[in-house]
Amino acid sequence: MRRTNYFLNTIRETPSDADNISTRLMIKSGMIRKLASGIYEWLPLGFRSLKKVEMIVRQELDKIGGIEVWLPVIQPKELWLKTGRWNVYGKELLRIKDRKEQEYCFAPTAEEVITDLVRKEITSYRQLPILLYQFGLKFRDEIRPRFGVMRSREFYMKDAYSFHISEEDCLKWYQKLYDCYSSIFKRCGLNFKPVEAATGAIGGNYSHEFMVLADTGEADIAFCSCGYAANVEKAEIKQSENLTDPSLFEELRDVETPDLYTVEDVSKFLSVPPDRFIKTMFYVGDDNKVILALIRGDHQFNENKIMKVLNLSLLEKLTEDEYSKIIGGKVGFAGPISIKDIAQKNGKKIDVIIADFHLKGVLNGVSGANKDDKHTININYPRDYSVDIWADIKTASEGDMCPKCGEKLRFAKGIEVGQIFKLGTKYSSKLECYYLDENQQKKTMEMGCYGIGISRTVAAAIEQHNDEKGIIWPLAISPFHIYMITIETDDNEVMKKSQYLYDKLINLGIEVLWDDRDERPGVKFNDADLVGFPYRIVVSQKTLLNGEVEVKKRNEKLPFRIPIEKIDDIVKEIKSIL
RNA sequence: CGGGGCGUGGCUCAGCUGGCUAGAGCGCUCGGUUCGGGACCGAGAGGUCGUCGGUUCAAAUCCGACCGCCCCGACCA
Repeated sequence: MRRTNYFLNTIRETPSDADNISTRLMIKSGMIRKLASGIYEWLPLGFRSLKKVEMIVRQELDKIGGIEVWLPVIQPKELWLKTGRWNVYGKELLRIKDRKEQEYCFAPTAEEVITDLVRKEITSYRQLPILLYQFGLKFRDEIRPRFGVMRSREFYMKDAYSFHISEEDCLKWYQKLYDCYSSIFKRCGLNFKPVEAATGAIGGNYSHEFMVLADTGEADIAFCSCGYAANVEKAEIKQSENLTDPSLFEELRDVETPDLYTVEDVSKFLSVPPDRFIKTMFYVGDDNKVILALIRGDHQFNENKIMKVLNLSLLEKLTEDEYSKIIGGKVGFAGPISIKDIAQKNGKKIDVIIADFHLKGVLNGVSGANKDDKHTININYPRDYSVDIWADIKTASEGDMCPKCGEKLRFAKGIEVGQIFKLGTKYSSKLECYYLDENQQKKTMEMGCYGIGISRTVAAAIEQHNDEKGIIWPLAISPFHIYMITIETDDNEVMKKSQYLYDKLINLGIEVLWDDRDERPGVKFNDADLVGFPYRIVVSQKTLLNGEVEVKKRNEKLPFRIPIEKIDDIVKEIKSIL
């Protein structure tokens, strides 16, 4: 493509609202423009990259037997009511009405539609397993969109769903998808890591996220040299705390802490470090069970872990109102001592007290006194309070030990570009997605679902591959392979040679953007660096003196020259990488 | 949803204690000189100053409402 005939505007000034590297570069290099909050236009350069990622994903899925379909983005309320998600999904689900006042939603995902389709079309074990996938727009009305197309409201996604006669078969395919995803991101030229992911409300142990490693990522990953890697939302911790020595226990005492209830404030006020605090949190789980969770003051609750330990599908913070009623006082002063009795006295019930195992190592701890504006000091287990369940319920952080090998966990930031999930029968049972087995028995299908954020993958690649001048594309997903610059566009000979070279490359199947503009060389060089194609070729009077052209790789410092007829070597090199 | 900020040519922004024809840089068009790392000179095109209402002799400027955009927060007592 000749630049003079193409639609590409690079811009010098950075838009004021671009909040991360990839967004800045995508806007400056003319890949995307913002139309509204979390909604972007993809211009030719960006679109080419998007299509390349899409093609890689398609090829790899086809290899393992995936079959492509195309599903509606406007989906009827009815289906979402059946799975219960119309009410559960919240404001993220964009709801719309047609002229007849019928309600629909704009697809944030497609489990409902695909399961309904399979229910109607697939009825025999002979037709299973099947892996269906599609590419499509998704809309999730995020609270606060940010980071350009990495966390936009409208985005382009590949979603795949598999259906099976058994859990074993589903797991077999789960592994296939895992391997497939690894191939995909490898082909895209990304430095990534598959990590164990939290399964949240769906439960089960099988979900992995594929993380592109980048400091600007939103996700925190815990990993270990032994190979263990997990999202911190999920990461387990090796349990190691021993009980403290009772001979060191000091006398229990209440102290005044007027209007101070955060760990930070009380810690300062009493000059006791946060790691000697017992933080309390009330939750409500399934069947309105009241749960009191205890954790060390310097740690963070991990609700996923609590749900898993207690086998819950719901877990919410108790309302402040209920909290007050239970302890009969102000919010912020609850503590573990005799808390169940206090609740009972107030006509309430605490069903279970769950505590993080690190609390066993807290000597002479501090917590709320269950009295307004008072904290209790020198709290010790088991002398002063009881616990129903000890478990690992803290979010993994610096200093924690790997659950597999006991070494210290390390941490990194990542951008989640894909996730795979064993769903079980969550959707198939609610939507009555059954099949007949060889004994004429009606059975519920086992399902898996697998997503890749295509638009996010493009941004993640840039986030990971750039320098102060611009993007450094991995060849496989670069919009073009070569940025060709002609210096003296008013020199007929130079233009003729350039045209010759351009035609030759195009005929060999190489994608070339030819900068044939009447611009100063510096402008063209800077654009070449900014758009970041892997190869830059310069044709000029100087290079042609020896019948040569200049070649520079974007990821190398120095250019070199080759005879114009030797361009086939570059072509070969490109093809060998692709 | 709470707090803060912003809305002025395509982009980045100045002007805003009311006052003359609304500015700069970048980009764009035309002419000329330049030409291997974002040149220079000259001439242009392009704005109902987010929208609606109010105050005033006079509003981009003050007031109000609304709309839009951005940032922080909205689990961890």
